[in-house]
Formats: sequence, structure tokens, C-alpha cells
Amino acid sequence: MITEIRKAVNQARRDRTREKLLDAAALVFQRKGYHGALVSDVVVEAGVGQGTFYRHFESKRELFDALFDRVMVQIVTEVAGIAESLPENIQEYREASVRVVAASARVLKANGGMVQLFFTEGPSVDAEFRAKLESVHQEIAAMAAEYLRHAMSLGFARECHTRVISQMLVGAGVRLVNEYFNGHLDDIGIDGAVREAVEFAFSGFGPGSGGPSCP
Amino acid sequence: MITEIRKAVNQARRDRTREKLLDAAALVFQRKGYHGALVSDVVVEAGVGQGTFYRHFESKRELFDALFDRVMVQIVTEVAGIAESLPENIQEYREASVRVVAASARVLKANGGMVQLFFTEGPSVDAEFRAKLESVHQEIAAMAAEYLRHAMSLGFARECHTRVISQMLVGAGVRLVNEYFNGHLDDIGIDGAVREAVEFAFSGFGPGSGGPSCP
Amino acid sequence: MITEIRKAVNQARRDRTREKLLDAAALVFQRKGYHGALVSDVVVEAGVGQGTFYRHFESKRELFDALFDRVMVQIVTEVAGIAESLPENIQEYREASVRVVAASARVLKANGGMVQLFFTEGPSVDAEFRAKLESVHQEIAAMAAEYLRHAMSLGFARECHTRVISQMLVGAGVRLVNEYFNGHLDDIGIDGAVREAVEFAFSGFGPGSGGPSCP
Amino acid sequence: MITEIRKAVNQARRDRTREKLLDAAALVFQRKGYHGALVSDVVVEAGVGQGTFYRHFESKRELFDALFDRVMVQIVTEVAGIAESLPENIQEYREASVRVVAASARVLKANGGMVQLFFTEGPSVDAEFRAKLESVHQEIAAMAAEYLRHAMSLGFARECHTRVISQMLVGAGVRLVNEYFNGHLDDIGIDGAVREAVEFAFSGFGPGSGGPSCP
DNA sequence: GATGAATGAGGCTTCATTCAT
DNA sequence: CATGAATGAAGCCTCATTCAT
Repeated sequence: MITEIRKAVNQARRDRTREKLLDAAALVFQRKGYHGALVSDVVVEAGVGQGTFYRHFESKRELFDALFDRVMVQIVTEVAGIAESLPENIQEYREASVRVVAASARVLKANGGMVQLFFTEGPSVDAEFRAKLESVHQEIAAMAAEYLRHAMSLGFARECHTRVISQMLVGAGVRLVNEYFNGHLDDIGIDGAVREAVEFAFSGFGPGSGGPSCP
Repeated sequence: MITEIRKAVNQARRDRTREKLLDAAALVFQRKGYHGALVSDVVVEAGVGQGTFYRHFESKRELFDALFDRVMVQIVTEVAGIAESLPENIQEYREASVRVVAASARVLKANGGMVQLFFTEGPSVDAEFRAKLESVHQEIAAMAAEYLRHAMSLGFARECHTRVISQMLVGAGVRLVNEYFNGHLDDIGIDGAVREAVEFAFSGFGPGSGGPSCP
Repeated sequence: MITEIRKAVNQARRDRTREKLLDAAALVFQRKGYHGALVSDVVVEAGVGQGTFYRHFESKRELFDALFDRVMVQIVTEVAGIAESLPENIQEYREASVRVVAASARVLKANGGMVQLFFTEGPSVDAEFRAKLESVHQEIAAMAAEYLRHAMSLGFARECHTRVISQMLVGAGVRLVNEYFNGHLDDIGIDGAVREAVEFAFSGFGPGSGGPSCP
Repeated sequence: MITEIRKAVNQARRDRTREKLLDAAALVFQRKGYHGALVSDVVVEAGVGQGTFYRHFESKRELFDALFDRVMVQIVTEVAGIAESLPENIQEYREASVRVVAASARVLKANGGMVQLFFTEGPSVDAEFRAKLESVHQEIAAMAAEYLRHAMSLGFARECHTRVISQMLVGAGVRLVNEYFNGHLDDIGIDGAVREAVEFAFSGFGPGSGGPSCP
């Protein structure tokens, strides 16, 4: 009985230490990058002993993975919460898209440092992590493709090569998030930028012939 | 007199060695990434002594810079050679855009490994290189913005926020190059992909004029 | 509580390792000189790992400094312990000088290898160490000058240029210590040499009073 | 015939290069010390190619030796030129000693940088050079001893342990030269210092009983 | 003979990881 | 379990010397 409680308390302390290490890692990796960050930096930042680190993580590499997983879970959870059923009218459909994209952008901005970290440092970690990152890319592209197909089935999108277009959407989105995070879009603001982006996605930059403006 | 010849011969030898090192570096960096690549790997690949390396480059970091510069000069030269005067008719304008973009894409594909290298490894090298890379990004975006403004002035593009759109174009383009390089677009081919991309850029994915949305 | 003990134990371990390194350094520096000594020699001699060295000293240079300090403290402590109040009669004064000098010489002899080391290798280490060494020289000279002035005030020394004479005394002393350490004075012995030296210091080598020069 | 002239010209050129290298070495060794001086520093200073160095000297070590020999020859020649027959009267004997010593000191001062170099860097070069240096010391000491014995035979010096005293004289002299070179004796001047030194050597610092001041 | 490019053995130092307490 | 001292395998870089021209 008492042993049970003891166990739980110990587990809680363990978990807290692990969290401290992850928090410290987030800071240190952002400050110095994956290769520049030392395990010793992390433990100092976390305020634990060097040996303690290896009771929680097998290696620096695993720590990076663990951090990635934590951030991903966080972001996916938050984005999943945004869900909004898209209406059946193309104009409202556009507006709803704007809202969903803007909300997602806000989530990314909130986790901006981490997102930036994984996108800049991740590819240089090793082939495995590169693959992990690429699969995230592909998953998002798949979601975009799915969304496109859905729009097409409703007549809100023209027939197009969804694989190419979805990749472009992802690339454009990632780039915008990056620009936004770097403060280059502060003047127009998140909503303005998203509105422009969605407009572009639906209509391109061509002059259009009536397009959305048709009565 | 004889000294002149001697000097020239020496310089030629030096240059040859330097080229060997740069070629070797290109290979090794692609194989192992910036952080994984050892100076010793490079010299072995180049078939020169370890000390020779340091007669040509101060450090691995400087080598990376030199390689980047060499590749940049190469690519810029090639892309600059593509120049094609865009016609005054919107349909031909589109077609010309397709040709220019496809040709550029081919150049990038030809230097694909290096481009990939700099975009994946570059950001993790250090703040300085990150800035260098970012400035390349911004220059390309500036070119895209210029192109957009030109199109707008001819009535081939609608009024739009060129800063946002140009960044999106760059992001979309980079992503496509990456996909293409990874073989994910082999089925559609470079020309097909570029045609889709340009189509998307001009018209978006929304239903075109006369489409189902405007009865 | 337990942490206190832990800390003390750790510190003790650290200190022991540091001492091992210093002892090893003393040996190795004497065997191979400063420039010839390798950090790897020291760690092998100390029986610790290469990395351990750098947990205790920043570099070979710092190790040399630390060793110097340790030896200096040792010598200064021992010499300080010799103190003997010099009597008021010139003959006894001379005898007392002999005893003090001989005792000091014995201390130096005991640390002979180290003294020799610092005097032969020190000047070639760098400007900073050279300055350190020079200041030791000057301090000893200052002590000698002080001693001279004291003697003068008692009428045991003639009026003389204390700065010049004290420097000469130091130079003569250093040279004798060196000779002694090299075994060139073994026949006469430390006491004999010191007696000669003190005699010379008080009276020079000229013919004494009543000598042939004053009829 | 012509071949003879050609040979002589070549030899002259060779010799000039060798001298340039030795001059450069003198500068560089003084600036950076033996261990800090690079062969490349020397050749740059001499304005010749790296390979040229090895046509004149087998190694950096041999260069140091050659430099030492050149300086030694120079100094010995100059000092030998000072010769002055010491008179038969003790007072004049003292004065003559002062003149000889002062002249020698001037020669040393003139070659001060080199003397300093060999005394500070020499001992750390290797055992062989250390021995060379020590033998110079011993030779000077032997000269001093010889001088002492000569004085004793004339009744100008008391019976004393010439080996100990001569070593002391050498040590005191070296120290004074060093002090002088470092500018610490500029106020009293070379002649003043030598006069004090000789006075001390003859009479010590003791009060003396009449000594030189006897009427 | 003079040159300077090339060499490579070796030294210093770092830092992820292990281990004794 | 937590700790931090110790480890040692690598890596980077230097520089006296060699060698091709």
C-alpha cells in the first residue's frame, strides 16, 4: 500500500525531472542548434546532474526525438481542436478556409521557436530524422490533397493535379510561417496575410475573368 | 621571365588542388552532411594530404562557404543565360513563363544535390550561413515580386500583395524542386509539373471563369 | 546532509586527481622540459584519462603555472620557517648569515629539480611567465637589499649601492645553487660553499685588512 | 677560368643568402623565441623561399646553432680586443679591472638581444644546447678563476676557494648584464655599476677595516 | 640553386557517455 | 535514483620537412 504511494511519488518526481530536461533542451537547442548544444548545457539549464540525463534519455539524439514528439503532439492536438465544418457555398467556403488557416497559423506561431528549430536543425541531424520530417511534410501535403479533392468534388476547385498543387500549398505555407515568424509580415498581420494567401490559392495572381468578383 | 612562367605553373597547380578539394567536398558533404563530414574525409576523397587542405581553406566552415559560392556562381550564370523576352499576349505570356521556369528547374535539377545540400544542411551550420541563405531566399523573392509587378503593369496579373505572393511562390517552388529531386514527380515530369505550377500560379485551384461557380 | 558528505567525498576525489596530475607534471617537465612534455605524457604518468586533464587544467600552460605556484608556496613556507634573529656582533652576524643561507640552500636543494626546471624552462615559456619569474628575482633582490640596509644601519656593512649589490648577490646565489645542484660543489659541501660565499660577500676577494696592501 | 669566376660569384650569392637567413633568424628568434619561431617566419623575414632554407641549414635546430656560433665568434673577437695589461699596483689593478669589465659589458650590451636570447631560450632547446651553454659558463668561470689566481699570486687577492668565488663572479656578472639590458641600471650607468661591482668583488659589502680607504 | 606547393606525423582539445559513490 | 568525476575516441589543426618544377 505504502509502497504503492511511494512508487507514485517517485514516478511523479521522475516525470518532473524528465520535463525539466525537455524544457531545458527546448531552450538550449533553440539557442545553439542541435550540433552546438551540449548535453552539459542541457543538464545545467535543467539544474540536474550530468549522470541524471542518461537515466532519462539514452542519448542526445533520443532527447531530440523526444522533444520533437512532445512538440508534435502539442501542435497536432491544438490544430485538431480548430475543426470547423466547411459550408456548401463557395464564398463562405473561402471564408471558412481563411479562418481555419489563420487559426492554424496562430498555433504554429505560438510554437514558432520549436517549429523553426525542427525545420532548420532537423534535416542535419541524421537520415532517420530527415525521413521523419519528410513524412510530416508528406502527411500535411496529403491533408492538403484531401482538402483539394473534397473541394473538387463540390465544384469549388477545378480539376487539377492534386499532388503537385498540394505540395506547392505546403511549401508556400511553410515559407509564410517562416516569414511570419521572422517578423517580415508584421505590417500586414496574420489575418491579412492568410486572406491574401487563400485568395491566391483559390484564384492565383492572374487577372481572372470575373472569378470571385462575378456577380 | 622564367619567374613568370614558374609563377603561372605554380598557380595552376594550386588551382587544380583547390578544385580537387572543392569537388571532393561536394561529394563528401552530400554523403555525410556538413556536421558528419570530416576534413579527413575530404582530403582522402581529393587524394591530397591533410595539411594541403589547410593551405587552401582555413577550416571546414570556410570550405563550405567556398563551395556555396562556387555553386551559386554556377547556377546564377546558367539561369541568367535562360533569359527570354516575355510576349505581350497573356496566353503566350503564360507559355513563356512555363518555358523559363522549366529551364530554371532543369538547371536546379542539374545541381540538385548541391541545392539540396545547402537547403538542408545550411541552416544548421551557423547564424552567418543561415543569414546568407535567407538573403538568397529574399533575393529570389524580390525577383518574383518584380516579375509580379511587371505582370500587373501589363494587366496580366491582378492587384495583389506582392510581398506575400512572391514569398509563397518561392516557398512553393523550393518545395517542388525538392519533391522533384526526390523523384516524387518523375511520373508527371518536369514539364508537366511546371505547367501545373504555372497554371496554379496564374489561376489558383478555384473553378476558372465560366466554371461551375458562375452560371 | 548526505549531500554534504557526498560533496566532501567528491571534492577529495577531485583533489587527489589534481595532485596526481601535478606530481606527474613535475616528473614529466623535469624529464622532457616544458616544450618537450606532452599532455599525453602527463596523463599517462598520472594514470588518468586524457580528458581528465582538461577537467582540471585549461591547458599545458596553466598546468605549468599551477605547478610553479605549488612549488613556490612550498619553498616560501619552508624558507620562512628558517628565521633566525641576527645578533648584534659582526662576527656572530656573519655566522648567523651562514646558517640562514645554508638552511635556505638546503631547502632549494631539496626542491632542486623544480627550481632548476623553472629557471631553465620558464624563460622560454612565454612573456607572461618570464615576467613572473623576473618578479620573483626582483623580490629576492629586494629582500637582499633590505638585508643590506639593515646591516648598514648596524654598521655591519659599508655604504654601498644596494640595488647593484643585491642583484649581484642574487645572481651569485642562483649560480651557486645551480652549480651545487649539478654536483660541481659536492667536494666542498653545502656548508663549506656557503661559508666561502658569505666570506666573499662580506669581504670580497681582495686582501683583507692588514693584508699586503696596507703596510 | 670563367668557371672559376662563375663559381666565386655563385658562392658569394650563396653566402649572402645564408647571411640574410641568419639575420632574419636573429630577429625572429628574439621576437618569438626558439619554440615560437617558425621556419616560415624566418624565410619570410629573409625574403627567400621556404625550400631555400633547407639548402642552407639542415633544420631549425641547426640554424639556432649556427646563429649561436656567429654571435659567439663576434663577441669573443670583440672582447679579445679589449686586452689590457694589468699593472702591478693594487689600486691601479682595480682601476684596470674596472676598465676591462666595463668594456666587456659594453660589448655584451651591444649584442644584448642575442645574449639574452641564448640565455633565456637556449636551456629549453635541448640537452645538447644546454651543455653548450653550460660549457660557455664554465669557460668564463675558468677565466675568472685564472684571473683570481693571478691576483692571488701578486698578493692582490686573498687566499680563497677560486672555484666557488669564480662561479659567484660569473653569476653576479650575468645577472648585472641582464639588469643592465633591461634598463634597470640606466640611472647609475654602465661605468658606475661596474665600479660598484668591482669594489664589491674586491672588498665585499662588509665595513672593511681600512681596506681601500687606508691612507 | 631557388622556389613554394604539398605533406603527414603528431599535438591539443572536446564532449558524449560511463561509472563509482 | 541522482550525481558529477572520469573517460577516451575522435577531430581539428600546425608546421618542420620533402619534393616536383
